Amino acid sequence: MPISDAQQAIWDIVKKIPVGRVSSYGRVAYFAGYPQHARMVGRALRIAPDHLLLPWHRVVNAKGQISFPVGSEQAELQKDKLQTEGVVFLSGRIDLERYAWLGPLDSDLWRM
DNA sequence: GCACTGACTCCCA
DNA sequence: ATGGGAGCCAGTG
Repeated sequence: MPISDAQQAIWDIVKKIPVGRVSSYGRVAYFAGYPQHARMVGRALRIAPDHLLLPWHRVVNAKGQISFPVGSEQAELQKDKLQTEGVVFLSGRIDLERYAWLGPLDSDLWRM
């Protein structure tokens, strides 16, 4: 399996994350068919061409935190985008119990 | 080819 | 809650 296929698979999964929901690098890797390859997701997103219009901001780490240095321009941008979609941050973290996307088969129902 | 670096995770002290 | 260390592997120099 060429690496380009893995990147494509990852991008496809990310595109499926619904507005207002989030997923983690590890979960995206898992759904894309590459379990144990969270770092690969980070790389794939970093090199993703802009024209794909990926909702990259909906991917956070397993702790529900943004993986950019706090205060960095990128971290602020991601946080803004998420808050605009209604995602709430509590002391720098997202409540994954409430906002985590459960995968391609998730019914997209809002849990509360 | 070797060493180092991450948009990571898990596990354990 | 928090920090350190190991496993991970494609890029980069």
